[in-house]
Amino acid sequence: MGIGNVSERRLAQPGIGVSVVILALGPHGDSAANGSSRLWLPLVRRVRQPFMGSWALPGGDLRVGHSLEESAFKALESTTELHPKYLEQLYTFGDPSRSSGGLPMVSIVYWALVGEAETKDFAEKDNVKWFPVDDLPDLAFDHRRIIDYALWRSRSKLEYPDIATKLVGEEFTLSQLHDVYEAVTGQPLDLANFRRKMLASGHLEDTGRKLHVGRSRPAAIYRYRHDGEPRMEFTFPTTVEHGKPETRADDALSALMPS
Amino acid sequence: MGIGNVSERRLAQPGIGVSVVILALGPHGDSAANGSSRLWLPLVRRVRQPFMGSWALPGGDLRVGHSLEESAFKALESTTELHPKYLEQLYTFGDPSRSSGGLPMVSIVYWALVGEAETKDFAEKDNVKWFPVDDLPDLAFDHRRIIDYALWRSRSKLEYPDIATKLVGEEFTLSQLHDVYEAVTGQPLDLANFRRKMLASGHLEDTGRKLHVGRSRPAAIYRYRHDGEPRMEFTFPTTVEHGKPETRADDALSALMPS
DNA sequence: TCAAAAGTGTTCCGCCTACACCCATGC
DNA sequence: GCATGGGTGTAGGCGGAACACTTTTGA
Repeated sequence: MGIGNVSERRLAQPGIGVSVVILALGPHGDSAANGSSRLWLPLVRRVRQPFMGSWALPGGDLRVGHSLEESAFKALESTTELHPKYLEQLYTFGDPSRSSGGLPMVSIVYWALVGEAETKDFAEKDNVKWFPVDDLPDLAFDHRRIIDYALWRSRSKLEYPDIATKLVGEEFTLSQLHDVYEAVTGQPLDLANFRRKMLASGHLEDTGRKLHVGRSRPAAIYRYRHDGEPRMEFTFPTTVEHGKPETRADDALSALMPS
Repeated sequence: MGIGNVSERRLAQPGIGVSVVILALGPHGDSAANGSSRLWLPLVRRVRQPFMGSWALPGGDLRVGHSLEESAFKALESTTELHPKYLEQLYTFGDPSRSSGGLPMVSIVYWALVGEAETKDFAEKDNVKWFPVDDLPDLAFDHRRIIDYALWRSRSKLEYPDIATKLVGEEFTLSQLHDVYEAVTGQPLDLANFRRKMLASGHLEDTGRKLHVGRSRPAAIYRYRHDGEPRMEFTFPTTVEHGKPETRADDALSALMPS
């Protein structure tokens, strides 16, 4: 009662790990068939069975004494050397069929965003390689399905403009921000209306500086306003401070809790 | 590489369990201060340390060879004898501070809905008791926070009308459905506009029968249309068939995947 | 015939969409 | 000047919010 029927219980302690789907805007010049930018993500090559040699999501073990989020952050760091600007829990997978005959495995999956600055080169390096999301290789385990889910989730999250700024960088023109939206949704988006909507949100701040590109009119450079109340969203996201992965999930939680 | 730095890794295998926040419409006659219906949820009294004697969410261990969802379903069944009509993963909690000095614990939390038929009596029975969500007792661990998150999530999920029908039953009048919406959101909602919106959605089907209550005009009885494509939502929900908890999470997944 | 709840009509307003149109700049 | 992207104006439409109104029933 209250603890369950003892005779039915078994000591079921499958392995637990964290994995991360991490997204970035593609390199300069990259574009999808329709001309808009694309999202890319890094994968790591497996060096042991099962699926040795296949590409897989970066991941690792839980760290003792650390939050799940910290474990995800460190797993990402140790496999890809990336430091995400945004990190949020996605879903926990634990279906017995997913390990394809191996040991039962529970994976707590996070999704993350990095800015362009982190993606110095998209070339293969050791066992890490970036791929455009619409042209992925065969993946180990059920990682393809996990990525599809993460992409869907990122589209529905994009309505919060600060998420988009995580991909584009601290300062940006409205055209650049517009590119991010098109890259994530895959849909063309009227630039004129996009401008108005963004400016009307009150979250953008004009830096006063201009970006000159080619022979056309220079564009105003904006910055995301981080002032005001924290996002009252109940989704446990965290903006990870570069070099400060000590951010406790607990802190993120309490800052986001209502009342 | 790809697996992490071996010297940094430790065998970190904290306990894993599932917990369930399960919601139902309050008993007849129950209403909040503003007169609309309220949501209630069942809690179980802990019979061991820590927090012995405190109220806590129903939960249990993972079952070997079963999906996470099945484990949640069975944990709920064995502790409360309830069979939810809707079950969806909520969040995974694993912060080291949450066990208050006990062993590290990862909890995969589900949220669920039951219809009124299951809530035969809201009275205390053994170590299970129902509480209105706006008047909860002190809870064990971080369960209060988990419940707050589940309530927030249920509000944002309510826009899918089939979720609401899980609370009200197979057949219902528009007034009853309206009550559910008010109970979940806690906000008054214009009944006239609500009617139109629901009917315009095309998801409701008139059974042709009427419900006579008191001396007023009888109300048309509707049913939710389950025909057409499955919800193309990427949220891994499952409608659990009563007596058929064998529904594989995998099935739910593939049915909901696009393309 | 009256109270109570079901159900309908109508107006107003804000937001989104589409698309036409000016503006600033480098070549 | 003129091509190129930056930036603004504006008309139409859809949908939600508010609320007055009619209908059907039992007492």
